[in-house]
Amino acid sequence: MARTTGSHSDITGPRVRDAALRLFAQQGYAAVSMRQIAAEVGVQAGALYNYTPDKQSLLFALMRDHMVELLTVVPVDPADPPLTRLEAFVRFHIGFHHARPDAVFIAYMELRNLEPANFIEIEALRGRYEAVLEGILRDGAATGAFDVADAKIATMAVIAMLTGVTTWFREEGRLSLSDVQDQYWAMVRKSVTA
Amino acid sequence: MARTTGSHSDITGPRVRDAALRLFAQQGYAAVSMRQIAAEVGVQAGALYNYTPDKQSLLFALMRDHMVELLTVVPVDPADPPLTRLEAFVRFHIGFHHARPDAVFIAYMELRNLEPANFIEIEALRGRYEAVLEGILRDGAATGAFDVADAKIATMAVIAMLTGVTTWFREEGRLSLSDVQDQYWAMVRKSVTA
DNA sequence: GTTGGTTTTGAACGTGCGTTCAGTTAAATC
DNA sequence: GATTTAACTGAACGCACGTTCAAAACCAAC
Repeated sequence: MARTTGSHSDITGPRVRDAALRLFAQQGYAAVSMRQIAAEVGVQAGALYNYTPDKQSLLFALMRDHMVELLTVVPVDPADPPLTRLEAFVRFHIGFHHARPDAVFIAYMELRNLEPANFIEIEALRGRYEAVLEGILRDGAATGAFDVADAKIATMAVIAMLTGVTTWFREEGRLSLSDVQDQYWAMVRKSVTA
Repeated sequence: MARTTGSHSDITGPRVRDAALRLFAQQGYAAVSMRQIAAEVGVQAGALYNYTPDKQSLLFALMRDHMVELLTVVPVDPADPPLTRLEAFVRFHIGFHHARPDAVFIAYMELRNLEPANFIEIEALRGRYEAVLEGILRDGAATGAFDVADAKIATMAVIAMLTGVTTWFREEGRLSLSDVQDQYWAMVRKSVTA
């Protein structure tokens, strides 16, 4: 027998996804052609179809994998007090998103390029992530640790604030990532306490 | 003599811009064709070129006009105390952006589709807007009204937080716009004071 | 070195793109 | 009603798109 039936190159596959991730983030899904992705990988456009059924599936897989990983590694420890959990969440969110700027960009910017069924699935994953923060805020409001008039609004406000870091933070800049984490944590903490 | 030389229809022109604004916001610049815009207006694609030299200029004009209007109407009253100015800024930002969801969406999402020279111009306008908030925060930090470790970071954090409202707020929802303004103002105020 | 399946090429398919422009229509002036 | 010119049509230009597929190249096992 030759190579295992159904197996594909374990080299080209990841390279296709990496190239697509980078190009989609830089230029946007609609502006990137399959031929561009192929050129980046060093193959002809036709070869890409060994690794994805079509362009849309490539985008969807990138977004889904990102969201699933996010949900897998987000710190959730119901035993800790709300303030501790909130600090962990804030530092985690900034750190995780900073390490994956392209995936973050795509996950927030390319939602409108998803076909309806795919959009629903990604939105559900996003909802689960937001629910983690909302749960922390609700628990803290219940115990009196936090002073939030509306947990849903506070959730959206905090996530937007934290995610914004990826749009301006640069490693070479004036501040280290942990400086930024410290200052965002200080702001978030004050904004949700009395 | 017939109609004034150089004049174009004052009806079709705005309709072209309105259609482009809506379509670019919904589907993204790269995904929208000139023929789609023309169909929305009710003309043939060729007619659009009476109103824009090309597709890129259409995008750029929309973004520039939005940013210029933003800068024109943002409340700036150096005589007021920083806390008053900050509250005015927060309420203004939420209200202004809520009234123009499509323009906001484009101004934040289509930057990468601008040609370099156009990008630089839009970024400069955005920088001027951010400088308004940064000035308020610096003044407040100087007088002791605020407690911000880094005015630049606080600026980015607050703007990201406020702009995020457009991604989830719906008129028909549970909360009125002024409820949202109140709660965001409460959070911002706490986050920048001691 | 032959075999057999995996992977890639390279050309082709139909379609739609941004843009141009000669020609037509329509409205304001006289 | 004739004239003038703005506004628009409709067809065309060359090009790039996503996707398909027969043929070729490649590689591990025998």
